[in-house]
Amino acid sequence: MPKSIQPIRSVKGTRDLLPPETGLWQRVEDEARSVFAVYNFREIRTPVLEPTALFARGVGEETDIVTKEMYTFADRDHESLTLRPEATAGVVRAAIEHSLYNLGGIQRLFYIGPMFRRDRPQKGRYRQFYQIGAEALGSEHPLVDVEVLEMLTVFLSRVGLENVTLLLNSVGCHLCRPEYLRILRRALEPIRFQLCADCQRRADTNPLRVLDCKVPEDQALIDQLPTILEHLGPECRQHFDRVTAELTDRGIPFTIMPRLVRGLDYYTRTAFEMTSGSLGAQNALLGGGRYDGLSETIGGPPIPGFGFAIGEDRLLMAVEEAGKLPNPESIDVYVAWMDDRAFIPARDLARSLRAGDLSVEMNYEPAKLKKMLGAANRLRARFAVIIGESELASSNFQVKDMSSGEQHPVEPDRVAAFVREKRSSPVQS
RNA sequence: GUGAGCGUAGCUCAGCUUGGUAGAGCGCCAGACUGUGGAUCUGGACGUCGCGGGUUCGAAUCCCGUCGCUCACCCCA
Repeated sequence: MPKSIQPIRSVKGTRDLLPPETGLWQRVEDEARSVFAVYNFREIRTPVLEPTALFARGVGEETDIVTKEMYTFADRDHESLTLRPEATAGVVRAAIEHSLYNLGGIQRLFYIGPMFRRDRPQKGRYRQFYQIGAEALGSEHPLVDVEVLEMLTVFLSRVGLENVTLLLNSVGCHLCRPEYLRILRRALEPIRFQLCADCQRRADTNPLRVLDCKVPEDQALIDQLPTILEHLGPECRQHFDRVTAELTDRGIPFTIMPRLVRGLDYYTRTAFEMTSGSLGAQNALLGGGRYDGLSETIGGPPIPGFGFAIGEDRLLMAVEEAGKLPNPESIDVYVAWMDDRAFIPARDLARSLRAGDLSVEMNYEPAKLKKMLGAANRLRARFAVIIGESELASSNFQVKDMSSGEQHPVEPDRVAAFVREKRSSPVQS
């Protein structure tokens, strides 16, 4: 390779996911699909590219996501387009566009895919990152919230994560939140200059975020501030109480965090987050909540909704650390043939094993048995089929179990059945 | 957008303070073992020391610049 040309590299904040890691990603996604299916969530695939206005209006003009993190550009016809920074707005847009609200009942949708935000990359944060999310549209019933939270806990335990904390809050609705914001602003006025520089700024720009401050010196003062939970309207209060009561009944542990706020404007009532250690500073594994007014803000009819997004990149970090989910990187059979006369029987065997849904690799050139068994070992093949002179003479291939070392002569037509039978019996590793 | 740390073999890293022939472990290839892998031993391949400039007889090492990566702030998944 000529050194004078510098190799092209992946864009900052994006990365290649390679095997064997992709095997683990597939396992996690398979679990998500199977758990979501049981709760009758079906897949939706929306475009990565959306009109910029969708996010400006849906997510909120003043949010950090919209003001400084979006990949926005003018299309050739000058229409402003944006790479989606999150998927909920797009899902709701699609629900409106296809009149899903006319189908009746609750529309339960899930998605898996890449999102884009132009942050400075760091641990657990990338400019192209992946989210697994779900949205339940068409009901404001608190049991919807609980059912989705239950589904999340089932999913997380399926991928081997046990110690995840559910942090819960209610952020009120369009009726009670403005009133609370006035109260909060009034409470901040006398103490703001005793707070950290960031909080002084937040007091103006986004007072709710002051509640989220992590500076130790500020905590005592912040603890004195009124919480939104104390100022919920009667309907929001009732909704929240039903959610917490039902979670308790179902044995789903949670911690009420009166100071938990979300960064997207569309959230109403239930807001939640699940955090996990081992993720560094970005410890939010997933987040979500209710967004009963979102549809209207993007021009649709009232469609109440509840949903979440899991940071798949972060989820995988946690799953790898927990080490409970086996990574399935292995093949069933390595076909090892030794001289040219063995090639055709070997090739035919590989074809028929593959037709029978077994994963097979073979050598393309005659090679020493030792070398091929070494290859089989490296590929973590469960069996090696040896085809050499004596096997051709006896019309029986040697099938070697790579974990035990045992070896049996097997007729060519019976190899698949032999492998399948021994594979399904419990193996010691 | 701000700050700090780090760029040496495919991977993990030592060497840099005090300038003098580029190293280790793992992995890879081959052999010991001509049809039996994982262990052991022996040998081998692989580097413009991120890039550019400066100082110097001489730079991986010192200086300047630049690019990249990482972590943190901010924000969020």
